Amino acid sequence: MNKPVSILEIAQAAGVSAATVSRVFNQPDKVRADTREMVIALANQHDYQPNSAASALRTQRSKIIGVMLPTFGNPVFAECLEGIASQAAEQGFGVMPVTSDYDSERETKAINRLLAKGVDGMVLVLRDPKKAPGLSQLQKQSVPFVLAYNQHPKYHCVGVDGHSEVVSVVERLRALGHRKIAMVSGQLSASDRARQRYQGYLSGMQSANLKPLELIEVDFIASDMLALASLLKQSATKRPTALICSNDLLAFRSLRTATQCGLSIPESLSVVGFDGIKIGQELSPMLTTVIQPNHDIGQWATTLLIQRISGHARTQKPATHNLECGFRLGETIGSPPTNQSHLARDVF
Amino acid sequence: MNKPVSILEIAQAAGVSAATVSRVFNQPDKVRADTREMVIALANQHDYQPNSAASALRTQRSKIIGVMLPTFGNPVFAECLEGIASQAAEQGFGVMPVTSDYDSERETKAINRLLAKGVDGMVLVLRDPKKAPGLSQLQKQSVPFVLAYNQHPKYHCVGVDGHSEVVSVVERLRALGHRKIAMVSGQLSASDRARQRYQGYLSGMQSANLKPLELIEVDFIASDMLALASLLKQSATKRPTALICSNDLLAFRSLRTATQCGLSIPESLSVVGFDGIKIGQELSPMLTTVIQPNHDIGQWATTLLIQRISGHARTQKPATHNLECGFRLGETIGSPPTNQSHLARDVF
DNA sequence: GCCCAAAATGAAATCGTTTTCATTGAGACT
DNA sequence: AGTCTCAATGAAAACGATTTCATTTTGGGC
Repeated sequence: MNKPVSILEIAQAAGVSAATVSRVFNQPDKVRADTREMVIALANQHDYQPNSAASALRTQRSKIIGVMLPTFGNPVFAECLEGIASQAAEQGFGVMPVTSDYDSERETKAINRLLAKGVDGMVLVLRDPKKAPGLSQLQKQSVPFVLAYNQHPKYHCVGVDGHSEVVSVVERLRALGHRKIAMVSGQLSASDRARQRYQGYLSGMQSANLKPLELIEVDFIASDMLALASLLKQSATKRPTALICSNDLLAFRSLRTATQCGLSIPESLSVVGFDGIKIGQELSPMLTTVIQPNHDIGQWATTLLIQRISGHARTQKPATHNLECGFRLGETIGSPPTNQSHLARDVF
Repeated sequence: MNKPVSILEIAQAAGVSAATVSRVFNQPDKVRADTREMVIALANQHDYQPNSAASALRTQRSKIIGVMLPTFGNPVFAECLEGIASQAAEQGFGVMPVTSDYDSERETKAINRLLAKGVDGMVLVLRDPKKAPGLSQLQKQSVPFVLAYNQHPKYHCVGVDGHSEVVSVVERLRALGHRKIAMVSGQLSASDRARQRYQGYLSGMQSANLKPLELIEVDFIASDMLALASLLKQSATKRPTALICSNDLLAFRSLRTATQCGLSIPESLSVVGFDGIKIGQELSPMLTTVIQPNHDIGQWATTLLIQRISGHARTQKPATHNLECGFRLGETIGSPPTNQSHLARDVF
């Protein structure tokens, strides 16, 4: 109904040219103070909003950044998106998120959708940066991007050092007396993060002079925790006394599985997560976990990306920024059962 | 570096005019089959992507829909966003989400940000549609919008009938023998949904011939569950035997509070949530809750919105679409403690 | 009061599509 | 064969901002 007012009408109302009005908004110091104020007043009065499409067309900048995440359903990424969106808004950018559902093919499609929308750059959480066909497209079109949570020497990355975090989790558990520590993970092939954490488990166990147990790998989508259940149903002598879960969602499932197997937490089994999603601290028992700075990761990635978009750092070399993690000492870990601890020592 | 190819280059390569190339993509039946295929082949070969800004400028359609949610952190909205985004993508739209953090002022700002980006329409989750100053702006500019989760006779809404859902929760609890059923809610003033659910509680109690207990209203942001804690610490005779929580997050907190007060779930206290967020079924005890079709709400709202944007239903009268809820019979409800149930009956 | 550099402003081209309107061409009908 | 209609195409005008380049104004120094 109501047509939005254009820069021309403001210009006419103010008795200046469109160029001047444009400058008022884009290079305010290039216009005399009094005219500037007049124009601004008029613009407000008429609710003038520069037409974003026109501006994007002329400047070749949409002021939109694309975001690709595995899913919004995992609070880790939701928190990260929050960080991205707030930082972007801060700098006048909008955000356009898409999800890939941990699927390689959909990743490529999603990236192309973003490209088609003309985003100025992207923050990406990839399944695996080593085999992401979509990236070549980005490089060809020289669209800047920053990876979040992923690690790759050739790209700009923001994340955490999952390896060393898991190492210290192992240390903590060791200090409590645990020796039979197992790791529960989603499919290693599905994520470089999972692999990094698993590597951390392995080195951690080695440094602690403990024998790593076989990885308990569960299909992340289906909720078959059968492997874990059968393991936990073994005699107290044989089953692990602590589980390190590759992420918090998995930790919740593991807790439930353990409870269903009749184990009490943390008396019979200690469980540690990884991610630090907020809901974990609202539960009983409160989940013990490594806290990733999800919000900050998003924020940093965005800041970096916008720098690159703005050309401030066009020549900047790829670098990996690992942010500090926290640790939430919840209620899901404790000393291992004493009898078992004895036996375990003998066995080892 | 690499400049993207324009429609003109494709036109030249194909030996046709730009108009024809444009038609190939927008009105394919208006161009002869053989030329169409040639153009398509050439376009693919050159990775041609129509410039979205130019297209938006000319057509006055960005093919972007704005979304405003209270937060991404609550899985309810994350799931909803997933529904919105997938449906939008399906129809060639992108999605631009912003968060308001349950704050009225930020709602207005967020809406204006979306407006400035030139979205074609919006899906909004408002604090309270009755006092949302941002809406007038939308109407003035005749930007179509659809409300999700909110209820308002003058606008297009997609949500659930929270009132009747809570009524049936009360019925269920009553059937189990509960008589002292209390409701836990966030600030009523902060959301029309909370009010609707509370009204449902009141009517449900009335129909069940029970005396409603005083509402336990907790500040949603701060985690002070003190009021609830002191209530639950009362003698078994006085405290409620069941809690209906206005949302799942609150239910988790309530469960934790109850546990900390030494109550066992569900033997000493039954707890029901509202939302049906997925994580609730991964926990022990599994949360009993009303399942909202969050994904579908987003999807429907988007479908409706796009219809309106496309003008198919420009004249359509505002209508409220309430989708069906499910119910998850988890492990957090049971019969009330028998002694208490006796006493309660006497008291009443 | 005059000159000159610097600052402020304007005219017009441009970004890449879409769409209107005109034109061409091909087939149908008499 | 001569029209007439309709389908297919092209030329050119938008869409609304930004930006280059030219022009005018300003103000400072003498």
